[in-house]
Amino acid sequence: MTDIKKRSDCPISSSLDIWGDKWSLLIIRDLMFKKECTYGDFIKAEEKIATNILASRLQSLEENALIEKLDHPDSKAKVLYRLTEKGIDLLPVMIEINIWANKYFSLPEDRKAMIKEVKKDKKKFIKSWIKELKKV
Amino acid sequence: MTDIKKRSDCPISSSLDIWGDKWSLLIIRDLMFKKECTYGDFIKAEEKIATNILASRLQSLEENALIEKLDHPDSKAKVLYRLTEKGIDLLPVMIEINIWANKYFSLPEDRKAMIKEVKKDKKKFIKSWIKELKKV
DNA sequence: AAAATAACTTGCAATTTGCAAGTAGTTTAA
DNA sequence: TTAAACTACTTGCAAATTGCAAGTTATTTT
Repeated sequence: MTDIKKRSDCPISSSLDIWGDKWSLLIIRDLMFKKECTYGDFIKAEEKIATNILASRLQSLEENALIEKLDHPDSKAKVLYRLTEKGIDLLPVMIEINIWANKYFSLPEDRKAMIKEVKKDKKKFIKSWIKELKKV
Repeated sequence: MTDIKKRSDCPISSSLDIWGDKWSLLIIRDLMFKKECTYGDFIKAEEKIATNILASRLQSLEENALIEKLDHPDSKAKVLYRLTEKGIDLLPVMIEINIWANKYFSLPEDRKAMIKEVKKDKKKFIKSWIKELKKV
């Protein structure tokens, strides 16, 4: 199902082999911003991922230990997805992409505001966000 | 030829729409490390990109102004590719990916050494590297 | 107990990737 | 000075991936 073909030992290449497809980083983004998502939450996202692609990406991200499944406290029919530490550690990457995009695209206001915050004290921002994501 | 379909206004999504495929970031990596590359240099890279894919990615990266073509000083048969400022600005993203990968993969020694350097003073490292890349 | 939700699966078409074999202009070696 | 080699591509086709629409199964709600 999922391919663990490493193209080389280069860290960029190895990383892309895991989350360098068209959708994985958007799934991770959702989890960074919302902390926990159900399958339906991902489906609702603006980019309109197809259900089969979502299922396959969730599986591969789980296999690669970037995300984990949790029982939903309210319902057996629902599943909660969450970032693992390995996934949370992608926050600095995510932030740098935001900063880059902020320079070359026009962003939604809430993101602009976030980047402004980041720029005040990047380390502090990351630290407190990670803390938030790790809260049970 | 190249698709400029923006899936949404999200900065992560917009960024991925430009360089979020399997190969673009590896091309950018080569240019970050070697400053200038010919078509043949890219072909020589460890990951073995197919010639047609390389041509199409180079074209789309150029269309999106991340890279530019230059005449080769020694030969009319050769072409030099180089990062634009927009491309160079991806250095922080590249570095954070390296740092992430350093935690979760085993890297080649030269990259490990680089990351060690980065960690001493990230801002300084980035600044001096950018300066190097911008040198004519 | 029937209808609606939630999380997927399945089948197939469209797009993208990958391979192998060109091609056209340029440079090198005999 | 000309043929072989090099450089940067292009082309054609097969294989893999993505995307769409329509299921399916297990809850949960009405």
